[in-house]
Amino acid sequence: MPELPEVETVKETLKRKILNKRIVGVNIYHEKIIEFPSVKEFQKQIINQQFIDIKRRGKWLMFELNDYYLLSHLRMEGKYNIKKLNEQLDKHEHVVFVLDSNQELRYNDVRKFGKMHLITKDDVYDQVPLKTLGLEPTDKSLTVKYLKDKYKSKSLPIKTVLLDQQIIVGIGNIYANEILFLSKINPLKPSKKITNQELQLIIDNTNLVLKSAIEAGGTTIRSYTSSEGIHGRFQHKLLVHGRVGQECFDCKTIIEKIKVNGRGTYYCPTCQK
DNA sequence: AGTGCGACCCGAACGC
DNA sequence: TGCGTTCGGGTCGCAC
Repeated sequence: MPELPEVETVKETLKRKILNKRIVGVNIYHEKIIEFPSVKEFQKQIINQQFIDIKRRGKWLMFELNDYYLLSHLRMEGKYNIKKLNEQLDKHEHVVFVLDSNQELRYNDVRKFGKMHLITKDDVYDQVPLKTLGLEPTDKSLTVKYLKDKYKSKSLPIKTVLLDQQIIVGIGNIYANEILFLSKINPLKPSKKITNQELQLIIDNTNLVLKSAIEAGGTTIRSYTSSEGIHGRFQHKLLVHGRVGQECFDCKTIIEKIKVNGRGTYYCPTCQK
């Protein structure tokens, strides 16, 4: 389940494989993946574009082409594979970019939730979907003051607000649980009541968790297994997510699971009062 | 404006 | 064994 750390890994992996290659064709088998522009325009505009670089903003992959950015959001299960030209199409391959190297870059997504946008380079940051995004966790502007200002009017649970990509990008459900556990904050605590000290903990632990996940994440993107949808070695480092009924590593209290905004939320009732 | 929640999607896990 | 139901994940859009 790609969150920011896995998007980062995909970016680095693909860079080594597709830079400087040219798109000579594109086949779209599930049109809803293409959000902007129309499928027809998308196909027309992307032909003959080369991959110049790959960047990331939040959970969005940014394929830099000659004239456009191809933005790609993997949502829960999107993946990219490089295959030989005309190799048998997998059931879940929905968009295929034919390259000038007799290879194909294929977007595979079991849930069909992923989205792509093709935006001219000049205004990529001024258009949806990037224009509404909040700060990267590593941004120096991510301060207690910034968060205080964003949170002060919100009575929503802190867990819910941590997932709001307009404030901080890159935090998904799993990491929100981990960040709050490390910060010893109850997931249901209203955002406006989070103290300055707690805000600093959230900032520090967001960076800690995401950095650690990036370091652990890389290699096992493909070994998709558990029902929790967790891949990568980071799953073995989870302190609270998915541990309902097991002892808290800190105080031995049994970890509880509740729903917050409809999402599975794990916490230690003793450590996170 | 802030909030709540269904829709999107489908494979795995669960209940019977 | 088989069948139906529930769950999960990120984001959007609609209703209040």
